[in-house]
Amino acid sequence: MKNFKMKQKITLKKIAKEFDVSISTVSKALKDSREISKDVKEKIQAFAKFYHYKPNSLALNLRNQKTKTIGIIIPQIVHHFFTKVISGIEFVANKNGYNVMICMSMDSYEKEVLNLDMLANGVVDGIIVSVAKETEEKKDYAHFKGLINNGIPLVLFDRVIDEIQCNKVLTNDVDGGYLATKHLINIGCKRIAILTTPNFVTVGNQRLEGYKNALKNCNITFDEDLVIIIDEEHSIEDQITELFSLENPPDGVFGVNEIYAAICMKIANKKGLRIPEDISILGFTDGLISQYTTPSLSTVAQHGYHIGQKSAELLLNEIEFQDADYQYKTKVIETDLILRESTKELI
Amino acid sequence: MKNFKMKQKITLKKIAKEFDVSISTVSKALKDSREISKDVKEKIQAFAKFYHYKPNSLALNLRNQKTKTIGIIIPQIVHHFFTKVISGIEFVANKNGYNVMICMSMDSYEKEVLNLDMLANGVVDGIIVSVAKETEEKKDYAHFKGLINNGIPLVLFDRVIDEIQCNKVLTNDVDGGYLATKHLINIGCKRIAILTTPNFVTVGNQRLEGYKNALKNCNITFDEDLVIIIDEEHSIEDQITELFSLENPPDGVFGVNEIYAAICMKIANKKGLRIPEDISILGFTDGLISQYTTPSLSTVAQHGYHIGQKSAELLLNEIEFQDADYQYKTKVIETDLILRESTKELI
DNA sequence: TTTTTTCACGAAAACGTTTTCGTAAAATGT
DNA sequence: ACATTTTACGAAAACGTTTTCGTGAAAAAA
Repeated sequence: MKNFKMKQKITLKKIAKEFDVSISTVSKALKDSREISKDVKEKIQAFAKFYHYKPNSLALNLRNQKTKTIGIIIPQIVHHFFTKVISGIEFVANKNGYNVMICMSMDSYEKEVLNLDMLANGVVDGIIVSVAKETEEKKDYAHFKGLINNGIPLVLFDRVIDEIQCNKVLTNDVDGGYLATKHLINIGCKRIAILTTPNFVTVGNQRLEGYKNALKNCNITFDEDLVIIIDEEHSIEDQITELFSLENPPDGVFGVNEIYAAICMKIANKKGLRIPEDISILGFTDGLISQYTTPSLSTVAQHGYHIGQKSAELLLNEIEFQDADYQYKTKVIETDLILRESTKELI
Repeated sequence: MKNFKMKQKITLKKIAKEFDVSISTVSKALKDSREISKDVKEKIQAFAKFYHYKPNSLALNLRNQKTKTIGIIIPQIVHHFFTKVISGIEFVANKNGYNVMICMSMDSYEKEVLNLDMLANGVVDGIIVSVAKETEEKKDYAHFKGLINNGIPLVLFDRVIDEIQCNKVLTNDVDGGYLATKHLINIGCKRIAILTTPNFVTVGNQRLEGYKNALKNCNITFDEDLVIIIDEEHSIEDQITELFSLENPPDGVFGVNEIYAAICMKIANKKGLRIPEDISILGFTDGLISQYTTPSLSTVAQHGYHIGQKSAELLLNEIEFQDADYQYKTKVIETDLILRESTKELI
């Protein structure tokens, strides 16, 4: 049963009444102001300590016009990469006395707008976002522009928008795609397929670009048949399976994310192909899956934690430097190749 | 460069000045109060709409003494189960006009206390937490008791504390452990090992209890050698590997989480054992890993999303029913067996 | 015409804090 | 003894909102 005789929150007013002084005196006493005499300070401080007085956050927020909180909007929380980013943000935020409020857009434009409006309305001092797929598709960025016009610090990460002027932190996806493809070439793959996202997803697009660059760089002709654009509305398995019914099937596959690569591996396994002897597979994002598949997946590490840290640093910087000639920065985080068992050894 | 000529936030006061009326009139006009004449209301509403007036959240929070926000404290966000729970909480919260503030305790007692204090200080209307390992180990629950004494609604989920009087949502871990073990027995396993956590982790402990119950129930003698208590400070691989050097090695393994099961599978694979012909492996928590291992992992599904939903429902109920004789509830969420490829077929 | 009711609005308190400014009284200086 | 400074505190504004209560004028009822 609920304890209905709970002790009421202690406030300055109550302490003031207790000692028959004014609220201002209490406030100053607790701040150890030397405007207040020693004995008054001492008894007020002792009393406050005894009753665990803590200034009410809501009142402070209103007074200071800031909340010491930063908002995050991510498409999905059920993604290893995003949880890593959040961890990085949290770490930096906490270190600087900030808290974190997380919202999910569920990749929906509408929810993104709603969340942004809510956060912008005084709830947080600044916002970090990775934009929803639907927003990328619609190309409607008015809500972000409004935010910036209102002077609310914004950092975009991973899925960023070129035309929005703000701080950005992004993965070098082109380079990552290049790195991955180049490695497959180096270990001797001749026909390299790519499993990628629809082209409005910027990160997938850029990894594809890196893939193309690597092919060109090595004088391998680009083959449209080897590019599978996954439509997540339908069975991913079926779409990937088509690769293997090609008359000239691939001997290397680059999946622009962990899931595609993992699914591809399961299919290859089922087809009786040996990995990596018959086919090498490389993923993107060093998530949990990659480590535990058999064979374990080679992948391009994206350093989500670092991206989170950097995003938070940029944001806090902007928040605390309310300077007229503040310069926006774009920080590019490089990727790294993590080689495991799903790719052949480099000879 | 930062736009220093940003439009200032529009407030009631500014609108009042614009039309030379009082703040109260504006407030009422915007609420469409019939105390205000039609034409005054219309022009004020039009003006407010044009300038996108939105009541300042901070002011509302202070006035209403509530924030329409619920706090979550989880040990780690980089866990599929917790992200599922969060998604479930978010869904219910949003549906009811609440927002969500997420904190991580990193399984540290100190961070948990810090986070709790922060959230309790007016920042949120209620709190949902899964307690940190370190807190479970220390058995120091004063911070939770303090919270309840202050009348702040609290819901514990998954890792709950018996002696704390509050709403609780938990997985039927004993039953889950029983289910898993019983299934291994049913498919013919004779020597079933369990990979579990140190005993202060309540959920691991309970899954172990279910394991023991199943053995007893089937008249299989409990063998201490088949219980591996994983110490995560050291190599998990090494500890699991010991199982296979037993003179009488297991033909079935139950891992109390996905990771242990997945690692066990990799080791068994490496030892040349066929899965599930030579050894069946069963995990706990239906995370991402289980689906993508080869063979895919049979597992006990924990329904994190549902746990999240239920937790949020209980919390919102308590928040909005500030009733003297409120009755705390404990909701037990049942588990389900998900059979994939890592366990033999039932004959 | 007088009384009562309705209308349309404003003043002020409340939420809890911080901070600027004002001012009696005490202490110091001349 | 008088002027000045310091001490130690209180009043009030500010943050932005909602809501209760009061009130003068107009409208309706008597």
